[in-house]
Amino acid sequence: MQYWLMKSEPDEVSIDDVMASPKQTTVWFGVRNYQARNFMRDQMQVGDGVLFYHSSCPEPGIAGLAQIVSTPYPDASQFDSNSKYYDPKATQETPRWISIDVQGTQKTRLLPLAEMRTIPALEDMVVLQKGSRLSITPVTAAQWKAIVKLLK
DNA sequence: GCCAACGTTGGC
DNA sequence: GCCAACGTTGGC
Repeated sequence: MQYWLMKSEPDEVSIDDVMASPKQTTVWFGVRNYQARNFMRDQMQVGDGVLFYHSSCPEPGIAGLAQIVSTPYPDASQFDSNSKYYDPKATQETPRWISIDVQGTQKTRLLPLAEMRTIPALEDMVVLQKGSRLSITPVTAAQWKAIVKLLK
């Protein structure tokens, strides 16, 4: 059991979108970074906890809690020449990118990035490190616990 | 829109 | 395999 922070642009998929989906479940697609992909492929397990983070928006921060509800499978958008996520080098035989299903468990108050930076228990969070851009980053159990407490 | 930081590409 | 050039991310 591990914990993750996953970034989504609310213009694309917000926590409200996830909670409004059937079974509150959404397909996580479009990851085009190898490190993030490898986390999905090699480490994520069904049941892992997810901090749902809104990025590239007026108020970036954690907007909800979620969990991983599938094992990895090929990301369909890599094969779709009409998709902005199309990857001409990917083939059905040797897919390069993967998806995973994420189920929203709770929309929370927004925990803004600016507030996260003021909390000593969170100072080592990967997402808060200078230059950190990864869309999927690991979260420790202690960090998860501290955040859940803040969101109550 | 700016720009720092990081990732990827491709010539050599 | 190096590294310059370019592209992307994402907060501000």
